[in-house]
Amino acid sequence: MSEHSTAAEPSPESSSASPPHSSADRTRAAILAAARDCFCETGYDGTGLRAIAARANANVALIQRYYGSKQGLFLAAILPRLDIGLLLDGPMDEFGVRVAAIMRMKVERGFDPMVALLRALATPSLAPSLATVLSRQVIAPLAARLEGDDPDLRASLILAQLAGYEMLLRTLRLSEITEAPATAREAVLAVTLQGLVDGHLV
Amino acid sequence: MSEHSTAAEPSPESSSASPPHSSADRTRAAILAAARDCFCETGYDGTGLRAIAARANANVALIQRYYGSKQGLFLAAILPRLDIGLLLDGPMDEFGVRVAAIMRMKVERGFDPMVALLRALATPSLAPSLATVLSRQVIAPLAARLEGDDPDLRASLILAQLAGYEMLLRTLRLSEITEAPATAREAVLAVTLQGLVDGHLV
DNA sequence: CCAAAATGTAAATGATCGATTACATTATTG
DNA sequence: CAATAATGTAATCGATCATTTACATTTTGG
Repeated sequence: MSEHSTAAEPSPESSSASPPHSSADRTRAAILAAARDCFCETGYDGTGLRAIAARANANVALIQRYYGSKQGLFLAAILPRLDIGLLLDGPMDEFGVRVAAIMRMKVERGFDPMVALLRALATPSLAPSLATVLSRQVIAPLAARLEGDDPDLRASLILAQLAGYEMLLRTLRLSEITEAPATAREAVLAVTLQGLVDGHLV
Repeated sequence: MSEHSTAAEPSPESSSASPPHSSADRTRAAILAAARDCFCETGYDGTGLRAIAARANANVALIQRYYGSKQGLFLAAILPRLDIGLLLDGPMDEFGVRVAAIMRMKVERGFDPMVALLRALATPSLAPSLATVLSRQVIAPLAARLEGDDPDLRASLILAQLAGYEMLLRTLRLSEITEAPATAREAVLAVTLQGLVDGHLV
């Protein structure tokens, strides 16, 4: 008993079906959802465990018990739901319009793990964990679909474009972006991303 | 005398010539230089006033007296030295190679206000100040040099590309970027930026 | 030369945060 | 129905931070 013993992670990470039954499973899910929303809205550093607990109608100590640390909660809330495959599902000459449309939809119906992740790239304390995950789950699959030279570098720059766009749109709230019509925003983002895919290498 | 009275800003913002004479001017300059380096190396939130004071061989209270607040120090250290004109000085069909070369040089010889600014775009507390400054000093001049539709939006996306690149390179330290040869990094960044300038609008 | 301002230093304040501890309540089960 | 674990709550700790206050030292000007 000297250890905090059991608890922690019995739930089989409900793939999608079974609604959680036990009270603990429900609060665990509520914490995860609240964490996703908070991290997406206010970033990693700007989100306190108290804010997450309040939104989840839970308690700070419960978060610590279930997820060990703030960083553990972030990784548990974001990583299993990245769905990078959706961005690559289709011909690459439609990558720009596809990704731009996905990014718009993600925000329209509640916040999304991808947006939360893009905002978290600016947090130094998360860098070691996120760098390896991004390399394997984002950069590598994207680079595999790129033709031309330096696919890894160009895939990284595509990610940089998306991350910078979200940063300027949500953190900085640059008026040139926020006050533009949503259709123009989506169109220009689509053309820009497609240009990065097509390459223009010498 | 009830107010903290005088002091503060007598120095005529030494354009470049006169080496500062009074002891206060020397410590003011040392604080500014230390702040530039610290903010560039560890970002705005990651830099404490104690660290800046230590590097400047000064004291925390002196920073507050001379610059009012941490945010005031950041703006005083970064804004007057942005030098966006350098990026636009030349034909726009060489924008990519020119900016990529400038960014490399800036880092080679000590850190630069531009790099510190790009990193600070992720800091919410600085957003109001930085958004207006960026609109006037970066987005607007750049957009004026862009041909085609939506110049403001495209200029914002060019800034987003640069900011995301610096974020992935310095904060996240993404291996696909850090481990690439410097020449390849510079070349791909140049081509990418030039593609954003050229537009590819439908 | 000496008051008075300028400059520099040290210590404390108040707030926030992640994490921990100790305790209360509820559910499970033998 | 107890007894035991699971779950939830409240209070606290220790650290860090920007900022302020109070005080000491140096420089300056009359």
